[in-house]
Amino acid sequence: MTNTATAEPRRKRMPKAQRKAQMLDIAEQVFAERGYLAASMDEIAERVGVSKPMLYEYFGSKEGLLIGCIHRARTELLDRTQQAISGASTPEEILRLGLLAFFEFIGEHKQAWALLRQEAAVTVPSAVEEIEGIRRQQTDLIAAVIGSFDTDIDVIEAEAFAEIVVGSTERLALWCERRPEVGPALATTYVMEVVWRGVANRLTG
Amino acid sequence: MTNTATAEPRRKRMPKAQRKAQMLDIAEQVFAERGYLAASMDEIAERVGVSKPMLYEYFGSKEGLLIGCIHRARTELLDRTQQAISGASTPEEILRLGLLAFFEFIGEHKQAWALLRQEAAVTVPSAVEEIEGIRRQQTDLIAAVIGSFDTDIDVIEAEAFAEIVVGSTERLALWCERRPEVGPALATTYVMEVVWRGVANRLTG
DNA sequence: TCAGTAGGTTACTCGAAGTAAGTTACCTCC
DNA sequence: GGAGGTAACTTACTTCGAGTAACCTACTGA
Repeated sequence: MTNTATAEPRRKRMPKAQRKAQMLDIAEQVFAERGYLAASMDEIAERVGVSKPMLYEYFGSKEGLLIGCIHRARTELLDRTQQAISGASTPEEILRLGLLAFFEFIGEHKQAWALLRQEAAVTVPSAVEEIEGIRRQQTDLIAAVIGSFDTDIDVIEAEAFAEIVVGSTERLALWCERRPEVGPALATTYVMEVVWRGVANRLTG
Repeated sequence: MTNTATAEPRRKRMPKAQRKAQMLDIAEQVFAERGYLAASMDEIAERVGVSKPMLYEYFGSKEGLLIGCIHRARTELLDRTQQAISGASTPEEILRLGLLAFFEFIGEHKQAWALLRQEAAVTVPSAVEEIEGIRRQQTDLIAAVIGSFDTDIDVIEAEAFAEIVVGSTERLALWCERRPEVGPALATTYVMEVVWRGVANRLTG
């Protein structure tokens, strides 16, 4: 009954990188399920099939584990976005494709997204920095797009516009969760309709 | 040395309402200073000059105390906004005055704003509801404004626009903290320039 | 002046983050 | 094919803070 015959690896040893990735997967899941506060390191460890000190070995602290999750998501998002806009030619197209990539990304990573946007933001100071890093990625990109559209625009104003785009997008992404009928394409359209028209209007008018 | 002569009230008794308000003041401060997680009930109690069980007597839990803070800020913000827009006549004016009131409020209540915006996203589920309540106040108002502007617009689209306005505003408010030269008036202008133009354009064009 | 109660305290439990010190599977080089 | 080095892992704690039970005290009015 309790035999472990014929290779039934209840807890197998793993190389570092693989274990680390697995930990991030599980942690992302548990954080999203329970929220950062309610999630316990013991539960995460148990689900991974490993003891708690291993988590500390790899990530240093609960906070560190959270940062790890966020950082991975950030990297992936950036990759996706850059790939998405690589085929674009006009500023409008860059913005549209970037937005679409973003909405698609969060559609696939609902849990991670809820974590990033709702919970992590507050609970852990260093998580805020990491999240701000994500936004910085986006605002820099957008400010550059706006700048390339019309080099006469005030730097501060371009920054403000970029912030507006990012804020709109984030907020709309959250709203989309309650509105399943609004997919990435429609969400992109909404943002473009309001914001791009507004920006273009400002620049040319 | 250690005497308490001539009415030196190290810890005075207080009527409930006054004590409660004092607790909220201190809690708001400590939450803002340390963040929700790092803030301890013991510290809050000590700063109030009262023992921990009193906090639990009045607010039930740490979460309850946070909700109390958020709720108070929410009420105040709503009052301010409603008063501000009471003199407006056109939808555009309503939006502009509402935005201005918002930016002014958060300029004056940085701590409360940090609570709303940062701590609010805290893992605490009911805090999230409170915060969502605030946004709902705003989005409902804005959706109504947009609806009154042109009743032909799709309900979903009006909602999306409202989310965009709120998202832009929130994000820009955060950005303003790093840009002291951008005051409430200029921030309002930025949002109106981009968003209102975008919305109006969509409605009429 | 003393009973009733609003306002307050001491001293605990319990659960989860974080850690010190020891253990086992796996590889490698003879 | 077994010694031995080390990467991967565990057990068994400490510590700290949220939450609570049970008790105390200053003020009120009849």
